[in-house]
Amino acid sequence: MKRMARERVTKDPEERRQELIDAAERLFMERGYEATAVSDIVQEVGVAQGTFYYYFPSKEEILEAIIEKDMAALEDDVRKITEDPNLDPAAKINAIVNSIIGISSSRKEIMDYLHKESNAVMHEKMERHLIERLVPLMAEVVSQGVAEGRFDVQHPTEAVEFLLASMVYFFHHPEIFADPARSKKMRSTLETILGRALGMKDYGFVLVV
Amino acid sequence: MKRMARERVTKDPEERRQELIDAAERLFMERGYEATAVSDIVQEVGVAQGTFYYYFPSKEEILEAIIEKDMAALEDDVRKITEDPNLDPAAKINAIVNSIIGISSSRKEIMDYLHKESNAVMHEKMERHLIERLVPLMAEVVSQGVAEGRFDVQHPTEAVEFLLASMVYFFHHPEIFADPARSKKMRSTLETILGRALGMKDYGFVLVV
Amino acid sequence: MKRMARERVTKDPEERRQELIDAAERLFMERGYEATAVSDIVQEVGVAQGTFYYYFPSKEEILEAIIEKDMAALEDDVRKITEDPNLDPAAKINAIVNSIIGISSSRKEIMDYLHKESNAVMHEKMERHLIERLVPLMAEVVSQGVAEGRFDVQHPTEAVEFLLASMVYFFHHPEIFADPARSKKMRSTLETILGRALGMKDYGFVLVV
Amino acid sequence: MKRMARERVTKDPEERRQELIDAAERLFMERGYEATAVSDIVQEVGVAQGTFYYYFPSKEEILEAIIEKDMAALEDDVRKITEDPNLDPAAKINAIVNSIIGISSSRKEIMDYLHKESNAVMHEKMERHLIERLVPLMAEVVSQGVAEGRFDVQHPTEAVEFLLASMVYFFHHPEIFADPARSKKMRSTLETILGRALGMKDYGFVLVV
DNA sequence: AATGAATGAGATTTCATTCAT
DNA sequence: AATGAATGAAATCTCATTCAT
Repeated sequence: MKRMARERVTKDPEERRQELIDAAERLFMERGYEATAVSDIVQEVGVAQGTFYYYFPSKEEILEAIIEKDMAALEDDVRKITEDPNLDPAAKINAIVNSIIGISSSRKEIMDYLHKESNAVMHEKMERHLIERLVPLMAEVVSQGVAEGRFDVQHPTEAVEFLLASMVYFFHHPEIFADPARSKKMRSTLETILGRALGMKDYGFVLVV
Repeated sequence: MKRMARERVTKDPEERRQELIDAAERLFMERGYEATAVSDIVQEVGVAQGTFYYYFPSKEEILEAIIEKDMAALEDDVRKITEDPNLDPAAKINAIVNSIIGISSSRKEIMDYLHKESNAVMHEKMERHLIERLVPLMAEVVSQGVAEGRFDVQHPTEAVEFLLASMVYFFHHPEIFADPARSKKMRSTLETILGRALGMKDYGFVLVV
Repeated sequence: MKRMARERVTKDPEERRQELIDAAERLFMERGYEATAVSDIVQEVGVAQGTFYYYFPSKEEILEAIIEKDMAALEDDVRKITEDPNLDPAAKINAIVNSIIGISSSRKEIMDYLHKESNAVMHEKMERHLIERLVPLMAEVVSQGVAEGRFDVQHPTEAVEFLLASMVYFFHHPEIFADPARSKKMRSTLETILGRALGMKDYGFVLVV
Repeated sequence: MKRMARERVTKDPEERRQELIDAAERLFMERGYEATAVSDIVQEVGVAQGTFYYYFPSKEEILEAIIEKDMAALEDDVRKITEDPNLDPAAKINAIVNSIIGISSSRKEIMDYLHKESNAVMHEKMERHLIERLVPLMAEVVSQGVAEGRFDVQHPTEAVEFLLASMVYFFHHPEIFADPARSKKMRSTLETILGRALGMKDYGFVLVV
């Protein structure tokens, strides 16, 4: 009956949408997907509950949007690398792996400051998307490498899938980056395994963790 | 203040506890952890709601119990293998990997009949426990292999961690086993990667998927 | 995930809040705090369970709100009396005591129609709040009376505290007012004790029970 | 089916009963009546859940038993005082008040070490019983005092009721005794009020707080 | 006299979602 | 484009009490 809207701020829809996505991403990472309520998100942005549903049909949908955004950015980076004519297949794989690890380690700061207890739902979704989108791209690079005699791999798609699975492990365990000694061993091990798995004689991968 | 009981069946506590764990495990796999209510579990077993809480202080605690049980069984298998004097390190690793894959594929049947959308929370918990418990055991075997000149690995613990991470992938994706062609390629790829990652000249791993 | 609403009535939040407080207060008095379920309250008001929690974070919080409301009203009455320039200290104390007794006796009707067994939790909370808020006000009046030579009291705060403690007794025992003979004796006794306790030569208190 | 009783210890019923009462009293005071579960009590004593119900028909009943025990002891003390031929009425009242305050202050130690948040239900019950049992005894003493010209009171029963109500206040607020300064003022105030309320010319009460 | 597994009603609370304005 | 009060299903958990042994 009384309907006093508290100073209604209208914004460019795309901007509002981004605000919501950004707030949600931050909260999901800090507290986890399940532990974050829609009401937390709107409060953060300073809009009404209904506004959320004006932009997203459901809470799950904004998670998809977040992941879509992140994965699109990653895929973009990766695609640029695969299409770079100045890089040979090995250098491409090297660069791609560095990109992926980069995301993971950047996650660390925000991730472990609260609830390291994790975020199973978000992780799972990210993993799925990441693998779905990157496997074809990387498999193509590996195939090139095989054709050029640089790699020795029978099933590029499956090989890449395994390697990515290992890498996803970093996503789940950003705490690894907190311990420099451990971090260093992991990097060196990954460099070796990568080279060996791709069947290179001289595995000169250089990772930047 | 209470009404009247409806044919009260008393059992050996250990048996009751098992019934509850078994029912919960089945339901968690079919519908997922979140989607399963405690009321579903007790209905399945045919006891009162309170009985559940007589045995477990919370829903999360029964999940821990399930995982504990499964992981203890797996660790047991693995330990038997590691202690088998008739097996050389390579054979041990081979057998262990087969054990792990075995669990995963057995999971398939029950897992994908509903909600392939899965069970992030349970997976995450399993992965963590599995890696925590198996890494030391396997690292020991790898170290032996290195000492015997069979393997060539700098950081056994980290190498094993990566390999297990790949394997965990099977846990998360039991649907892989549904497609025989894919299944075969995966197996063959894993055999190769495993051998190469451990630095064997002759990687003669034989996996049974 | 939700079903469908059944004629949604929107009201001014302040009004809704009051409806809830009023219903809760009535029920708490009739059945007691513990014996009243949140579901009883919302049913009474005709809103959904969730609506309650939209206004109050917990059942305990609405009890606080009720007491806060009642005590604020009482304090208000008392403050008006203490600030009345036409009354001398004795008249002020007299009026205040009448106010307090007034609340108690009004409580009788609603209180004893069910469960005279009472409402310990609510009583305790009320007592605490009542004493906390009224002691300073009344002590001030007593101090004035002492200064004016009207009262003879060494420790006004403590004296007032004891007198209020006696009065609180009425809160706990509204059944006293049911028996006129008893009621009369109590009144007359209180009038005497009050005058004597404050050290008045001529204790002319007149209470209206 | 399996029924392994864990070393069944049989005791004299009266002793068992006392153990239960003592454990319950301690727990009720430490945590409050509501916050103490029957399972806490039996655990404390080291008997089975069912044993509790062998001795007491309900949780409320053991509370009654506790209060009964405490009040009987108090009544006993008080009765001894009232029947003491060496004491005059004023000395009797003085001694009785000291008894009551003694219980309250002894309560302090156990009471405020945890949850000062109090114990409304228990307090209420105690208050009721205490007043019911002591009013007649004390009213008799006051009447004697009046007959002997020592006191000047119109309605002994009601006067005593008021005084007891004040005293009960100590039961509810054992924290008073924690602050010596406050404690002293309260005592002195009570001594004065007591004398005045009973209409003594020379109110020489001496309380021991 | 004692056990302890089993009961089950019921209470509080959460929160994604809706919808009238 | 935005609001925010209202929804209500459902979930977890508590605990006094019972009863077969």
